[in-house]
Amino acid sequence: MKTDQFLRCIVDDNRRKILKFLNLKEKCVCEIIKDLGLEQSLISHHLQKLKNCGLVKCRQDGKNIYYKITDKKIIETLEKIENISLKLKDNPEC
Amino acid sequence: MKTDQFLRCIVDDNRRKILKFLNLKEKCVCEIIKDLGLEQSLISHHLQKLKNCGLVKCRQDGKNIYYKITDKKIIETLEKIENISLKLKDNPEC
DNA sequence: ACTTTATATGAATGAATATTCATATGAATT
DNA sequence: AATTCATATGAATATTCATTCATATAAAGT
Repeated sequence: MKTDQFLRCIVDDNRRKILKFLNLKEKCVCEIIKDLGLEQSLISHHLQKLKNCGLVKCRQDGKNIYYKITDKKIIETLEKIENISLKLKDNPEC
Repeated sequence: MKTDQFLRCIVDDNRRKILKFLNLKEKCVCEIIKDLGLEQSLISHHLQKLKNCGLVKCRQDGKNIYYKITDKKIIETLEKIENISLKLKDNPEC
């Protein structure tokens, strides 16, 4: 269940980009929007999803809302996933 | 790209169950069907996807076809994902 | 109070994906 | 050679999910 939720969260490329951009430093939403170059509402939806799954947390400061990754192991896990992914080769025949 | 393909492959719960059942030992399709208790054609579709992504390979022996995980790091990665998933807690408020 | 800025929300649309169903293939058995 | 057993394939359907669009909220600045 939890695994399912986590994977569904990181399977999306834009959400992974957000996580990588955050990379342990907190960033406000407008910075994320600039970095990814995507529509505001799309970023917002993705942030809500990341938050609901517990991958990021946020903090308000005036008009701005700052997001941050909850656990650095999230980044480590993403890196592990990338490493192994690179080694796999498409396997056509039986 | 590769990461994307890998994640799309393991995001499916049934495919993860297959990988866990295989767990480094090769198994024939009928064993997998018995273990998961799902329709034959569904298992077959999932196996094709796992194969195309390079997560499993197969070998024919008479009528039977045996599937095997291509790299034990796949299992390790799944375990890492499960570990971190368990630690995350749903994060309701800002 | 009005406007602007930063962000969130919800409904509508569209694309990707899992599942089912019917059928095909091909090896082994009779 | 006909039947059975093990597996694959393709089309049809169903479901999940990302994206867009329009709108809401709420803080800050004028």
